[in-house]
Amino acid sequence: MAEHRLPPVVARMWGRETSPRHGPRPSLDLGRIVDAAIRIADRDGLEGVKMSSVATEVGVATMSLYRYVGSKDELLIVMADAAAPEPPVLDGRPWRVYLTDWTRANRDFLLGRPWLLALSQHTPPAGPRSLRWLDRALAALADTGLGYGERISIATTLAGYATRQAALAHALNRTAAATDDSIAGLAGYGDILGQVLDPDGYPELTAAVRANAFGVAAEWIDNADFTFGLDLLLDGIQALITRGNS
Amino acid sequence: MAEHRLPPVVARMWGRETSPRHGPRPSLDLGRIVDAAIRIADRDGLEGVKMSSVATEVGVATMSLYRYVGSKDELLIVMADAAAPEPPVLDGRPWRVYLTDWTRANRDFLLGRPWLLALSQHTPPAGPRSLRWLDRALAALADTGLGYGERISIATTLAGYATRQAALAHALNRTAAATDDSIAGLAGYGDILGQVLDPDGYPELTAAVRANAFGVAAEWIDNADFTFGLDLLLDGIQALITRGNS
DNA sequence: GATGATCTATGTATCCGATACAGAGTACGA
DNA sequence: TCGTACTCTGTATCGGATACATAGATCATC
Repeated sequence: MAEHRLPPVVARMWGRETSPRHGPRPSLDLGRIVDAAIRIADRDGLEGVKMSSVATEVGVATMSLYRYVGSKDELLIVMADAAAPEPPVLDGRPWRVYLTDWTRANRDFLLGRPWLLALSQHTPPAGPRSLRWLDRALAALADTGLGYGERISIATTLAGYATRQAALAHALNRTAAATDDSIAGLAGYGDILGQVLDPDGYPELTAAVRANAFGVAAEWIDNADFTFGLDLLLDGIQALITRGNS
Repeated sequence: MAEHRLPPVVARMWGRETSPRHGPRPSLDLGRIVDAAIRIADRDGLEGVKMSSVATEVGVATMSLYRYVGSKDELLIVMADAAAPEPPVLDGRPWRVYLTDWTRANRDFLLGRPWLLALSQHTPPAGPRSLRWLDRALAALADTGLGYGERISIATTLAGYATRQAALAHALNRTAAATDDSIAGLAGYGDILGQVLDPDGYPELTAAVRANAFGVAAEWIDNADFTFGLDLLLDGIQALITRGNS
């Protein structure tokens, strides 16, 4: 099996740096930097994260950071992993219960840190935290009789669902803010659509808007809608398991 | 019902600009600009899209663009909508067949234009193209007995699935490229994981890697894996419909 | 315990890209 | 025939990432 070189970022995330024998002892470590960056992102959003602001937060000169990360992009990638919490503990609950919890927890931390959404696109999960999430999901499905490939697909799909759901909620909030209207996101959204749609080109959508489907859905997003789609997925998984074991 | 002001970008996407009575006739229109920007993105990726490069492509001065878009961000939003193709035609096929097609087509154009993935986060769909996709999905579900809210949720979920799937495929390709290995993305990914994981912290994942779950899945991504997850969703939807009509 | 190789931390300099602003030209309405 | 409202463009600024070079610290080795 050919050895693949570890991308430098990945090595750093796992602390696999070859520690040097010479020179002054480093005065910080990647963790401190990443924490500072996360703190800033939480406070000011991703735009607030500049090499200079992070450096100030840590208390060093801007260029010092480059001793620990290869570039700003690298920093962002490491942040994306470090900002995730630990996955829910696996305590023998049935897979469906655990995965529901898992998916919801996944969405929830994305809601709390919307800037993560912008980062999720960059790399496949390869940090300690993300992989722990993956590992737990695989474990939850261990005695379903499903193969690894299937289990991985399921975990990916659920994580994707959580991401999407969070992204949607966040996007709606943004529009609400942009329109600087106090009206709830979805209602405003429906309202905007109503102004713009022509009934011929968009018959069904127009009908939906007229039926106030968006207005009604306004509070859905948080709970019912999430559960709704999730249950679709879980039902599908359930069916798969049953099929496989019959 | 309170009137919500249309965000300027939205107005522009729908050509709702108030055309001025005075002054020289505009020498271009938003469409030309957006097309140029898309051409550049296709060729050089999103990083290649600079106000200056777009201006050059169109053949005007950089600052001229600002007469048509309020900012670069606005341009990106409009691009995101314009870059989508038309949804598959609705020709009376059963909903499941159509939505399968719809979702696949959705994923496919994202695969062809990976830069769209980075933009999807910015706004909820409010452009003519995106909304046509939504409209068609709603229409496909018209005689299932489902309400508008449910249909919208379904469409959203499926679109999210397509996005996620495309993002995953793309991310894997990126890692493959970054490792500058000729090995297929997923295999290389599994390989990397193998180097980094400790079996105690990640028991299931380690097992999966050892079982070469990622290596085996290498070609999956394109077909089987996609269909797999999609069928989970569709099965769930099917169940919902049956339940509702009983 | 001196010396040089190897590191770290930092300051300065550059480069790039978005956009504010101001001026010059143009078409329509009166 | 103006004046006004608009378009196009060049120049200027500003913010932010990062290359590069310097100064000081530490350890290995003799």
